[in-house]
Amino acid sequence: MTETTDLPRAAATRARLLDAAVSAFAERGFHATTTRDIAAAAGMSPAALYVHHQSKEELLYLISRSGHERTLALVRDGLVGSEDPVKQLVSVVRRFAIDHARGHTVARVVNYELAALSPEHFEEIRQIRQEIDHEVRRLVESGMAAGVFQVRDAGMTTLALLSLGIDIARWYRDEGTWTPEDIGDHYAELALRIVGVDLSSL
Amino acid sequence: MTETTDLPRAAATRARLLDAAVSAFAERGFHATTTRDIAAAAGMSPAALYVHHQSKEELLYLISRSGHERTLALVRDGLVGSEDPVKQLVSVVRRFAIDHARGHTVARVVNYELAALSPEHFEEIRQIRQEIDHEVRRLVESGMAAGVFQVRDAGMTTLALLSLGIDIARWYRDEGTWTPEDIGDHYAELALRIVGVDLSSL
DNA sequence: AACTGCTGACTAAGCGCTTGCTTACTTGCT
DNA sequence: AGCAAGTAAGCAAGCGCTTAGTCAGCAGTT
Repeated sequence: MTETTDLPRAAATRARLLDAAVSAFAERGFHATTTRDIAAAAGMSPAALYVHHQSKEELLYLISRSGHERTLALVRDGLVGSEDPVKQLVSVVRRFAIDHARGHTVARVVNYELAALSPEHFEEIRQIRQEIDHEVRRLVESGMAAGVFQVRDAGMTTLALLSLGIDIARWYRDEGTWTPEDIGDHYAELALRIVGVDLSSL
Repeated sequence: MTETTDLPRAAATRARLLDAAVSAFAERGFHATTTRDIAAAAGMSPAALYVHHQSKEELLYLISRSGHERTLALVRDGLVGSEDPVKQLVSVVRRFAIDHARGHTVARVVNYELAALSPEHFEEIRQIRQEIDHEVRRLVESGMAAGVFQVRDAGMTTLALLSLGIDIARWYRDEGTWTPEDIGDHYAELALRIVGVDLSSL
């Protein structure tokens, strides 16, 4: 029995198909991408896609799930390094921005193709998004409670912080002058301004 | 000859088709929308669409063009009320945010379906977007020159301001608790923080 | 070392359906 | 009577996905 161990060859092919799907979905969108496009980009016949995946939508779901789980983990990683809300905010926003710039292809699929998921898959993804929102909201509220963030509305501020980060996936181009790290640093400063931290005190 | 005067009936039908297209494109995306969807939503047969428009893509182009022109005009209107960069920024961001919230359906099509335009149409739209960017950039630079905006990078700040406004189209829901005006006020304040205006001085 | 039977990876061909759009025609207002 | 507005029917192309099969590699027998 070789069921349990993922055979290297099959795993590699699955990964190639997923990579091809990410590129195609990011560039043209889910509905404008054909299964023939994906298979051709992976160097295979259209039928091969169905050897490794149940449907075109399953590809989107797998991409979307791993992308969202990655972002959630990245946000949580940014929180554990310190107890100081200011440092946490800088760390979270910086990571979030860098990841959305460097991985803008995946991030585009993750954030702009949600409507193409099946209702069941969408619901699962929606919950991960909610957890991400929740982590950032808690951070904002802890900074407010500690008196270091001067914020009028925690919900609106949380939304604005996430919104800025997500929208990087829309506008970022590899040919641009800013590196993902430049953007991360800049956005961390913007975040501090947004939450009303006095920058001269740093 | 009745060529010059747009006959009321035809004009009304054209508008109904455009409205139906906006709703459908915003909800499902351009490629997931069929001409039958649009025609049915406008209460007509599929063929009627082609009495009034050349193609499905033409509908997207007309929506995109008028939407972009509207946004450009709105930004320019926000600039003429005052010579003070602070007041101009508040006015521009407030209008921009309110319009993207209230008109989130159009704004979604305008900002997220650009890839579905023909190359020629895309180029035309891209130029309008560039003009919008340019107006905001000039505003940021004028505030820097006047010494009232404390900004490290004019380009990044311009991008962040526009980014926040555009992303409203993605997350705004009619069922939410905030009105477009609430969002406009909040975003105007966020904009002032982003450009480093001391809020206690207002 | 040769043979046999089996399995997982992959494909050629194509099915049933939907798509954007057209054609030939009818309707109803002026 | 004439013409713009609108439709029923359908065409060619392309879609997601399936079917039936090929083929390389490998374990077990001889």
